[in-house]
Amino acid sequence: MAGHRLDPIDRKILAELQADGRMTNVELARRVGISAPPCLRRVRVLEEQGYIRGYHADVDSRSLGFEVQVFVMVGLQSQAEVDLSAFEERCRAWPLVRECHMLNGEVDFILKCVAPDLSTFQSFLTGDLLTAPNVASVKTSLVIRNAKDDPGVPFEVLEERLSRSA
Amino acid sequence: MAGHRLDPIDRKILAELQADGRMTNVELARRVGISAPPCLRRVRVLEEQGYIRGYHADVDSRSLGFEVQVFVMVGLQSQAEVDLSAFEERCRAWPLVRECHMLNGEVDFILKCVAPDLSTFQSFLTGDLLTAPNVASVKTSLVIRNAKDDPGVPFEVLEERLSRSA
DNA sequence: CAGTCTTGCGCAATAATATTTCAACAAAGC
DNA sequence: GCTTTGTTGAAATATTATTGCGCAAGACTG
Repeated sequence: MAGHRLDPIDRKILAELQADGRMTNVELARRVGISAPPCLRRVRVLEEQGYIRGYHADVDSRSLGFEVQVFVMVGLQSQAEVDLSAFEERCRAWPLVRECHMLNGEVDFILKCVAPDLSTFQSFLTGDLLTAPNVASVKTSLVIRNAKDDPGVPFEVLEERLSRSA
Repeated sequence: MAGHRLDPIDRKILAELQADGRMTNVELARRVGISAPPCLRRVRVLEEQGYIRGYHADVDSRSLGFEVQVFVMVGLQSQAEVDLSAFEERCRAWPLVRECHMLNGEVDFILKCVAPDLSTFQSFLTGDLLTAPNVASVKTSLVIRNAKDDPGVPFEVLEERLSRSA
């Protein structure tokens, strides 16, 4: 596996699949300028080496009845690694919590949550999150609207950066 | 178009494609228990009606050299709609900003940003964000690690809720 | 500098999948 | 009871995915 440095074709493949993950391999090959078989081989390698973690349909949460989206800032009492991990494990088990990121600074974690309505979120908040062990402070912010929600990384920035260092 | 209420098969399709957006239609049909043609038709309808916004490869940002992930809390001086929109438009133009959500409470916006390294982010912060018009306060939080990063919505919650209301 | 060795390409062939067509069927309304 | 409406699945066809293989370009060796 020579796959430790991506060439421009690999990066183009990643950019295209990030933009449209269901593109056929034939179309992808056409766009990146090689024939289908080597294109598919490259995709497989990118998947195996972890550049591509998976593929997901981007479902519209509001259409599905998830009207509420909330960011939650959580502070813990103990920041010992065991306690941090315990809290993370708890977050993984809560389906309403979609993302959980550990932060620097005064707040220990930020969670992105979804819920069908406010009362569902409230009962999660008071029944699960606030009563979880080691939770010291919780501050919630309702999302009013989403101005931007782009997936992944900006390949434009990557290309620009590479062309400067070349 | 009867497509204003999803039946259990539609929901299963959405759940499966959220989990694996590149699944073949044959496999998808097998999993949801119908044959391929009606399955494909349902997927097309779900796409046209906006239940499925698109498909994206989940690329590993760290492998691609984006080492830094930051949440940024932004407060504006004026919350007039024109000024809110102007700020949102600015965010859409910044490639390092991947998400921009308007919040209730004291903070007006939360941004999720990525960057190749800290200095790139710093120069975006001081050169673009802090100097943008109408920006009153900015607070940044570096992401130490990601404990959970699930896409979309928890279909388990949806199904549970529907079975209760049935 | 030949001679390999490696790496990756693309053509061609085959397997699998997507997509269209169409006839049959079930539920809702008159 | 009989259209109407909507959806299904089998069959046929068009596309696509995948494999196998020969070939060419650059890199390492003797």
